[in-house]
Amino acid sequence: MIDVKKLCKEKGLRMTEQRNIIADVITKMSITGHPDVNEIFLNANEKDRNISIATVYRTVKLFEEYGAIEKHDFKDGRSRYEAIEDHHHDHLIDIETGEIHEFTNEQIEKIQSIVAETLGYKLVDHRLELYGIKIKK
Amino acid sequence: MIDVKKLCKEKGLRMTEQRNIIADVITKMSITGHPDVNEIFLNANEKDRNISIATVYRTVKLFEEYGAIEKHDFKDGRSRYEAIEDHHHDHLIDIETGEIHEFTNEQIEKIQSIVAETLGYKLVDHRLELYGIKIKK
DNA sequence: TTACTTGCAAATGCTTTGCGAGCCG
DNA sequence: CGGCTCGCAAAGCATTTGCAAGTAA
Repeated sequence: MIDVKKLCKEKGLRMTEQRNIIADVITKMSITGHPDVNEIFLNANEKDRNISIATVYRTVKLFEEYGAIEKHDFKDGRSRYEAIEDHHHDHLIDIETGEIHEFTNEQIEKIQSIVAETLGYKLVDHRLELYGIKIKK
Repeated sequence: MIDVKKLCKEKGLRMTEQRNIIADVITKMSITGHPDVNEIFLNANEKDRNISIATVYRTVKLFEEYGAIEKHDFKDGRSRYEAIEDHHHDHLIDIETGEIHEFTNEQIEKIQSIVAETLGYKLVDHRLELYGIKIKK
């Protein structure tokens, strides 16, 4: 997992006090989860009472454009974000608890490209989400 | 592809004039595409000037609960619907034109279940969307 | 009859934006 | 200094809902 603040700086994004705080908050929250804008706002606002939710919205959009974070729209209505990781992965969402697990499957990735090509397309993006319930043993 | 009106009747849903019209509109539009609520509303409203968009929203939700139509949230912001088909399929979306293609891939389906099980989950739903651009020959 | 439906308009919830003030380089 | 940012409140959008009147079975 990358350091959002560091990457943005390297890419030349003007870093303000608010952006630094928001970047750090996302980097830290990404270790354990996929925070939505409000969760990011709550954490950032705790460190700087003046940060507004409008700034959080503007900032995550910017970070995403700079390739520092990734946006996900799972089936719960709001957008969730996470710091970019070095390896691509997909998600499995626990529909009972909202827990999100990450996984990678080379085989699926490969087949996706083939399917796209078969349809006459070059694959540029994809979305794969599994929704499940925990198996009790 | 099923007949939405017929299926809803069979399942005992009280069919009003508005629901009949909306069901027929969706059945017909599903042949060629994946209409959003507004497109459904426009078509239905043409047949009965009194149908309101609120009714369309309430009705598609109902049809979905009755398993007569399926809801999709692609990356364009609004929800799209289509009449249930007998075989499950996923979608490839042309990011330049918005065109939507359907495809089925048994292998991916199979791997998905295995991935879920490996993580300790029973797969109950999934979302697989490919986004691509047409390959010019 | 009578519980279920509808149209309308108002209310949501999440996200975006105009504006004047403030800050970074 | 001068353009980029910010906080605030207002605006947007898709979708939902309260209510009184209308309707299917």
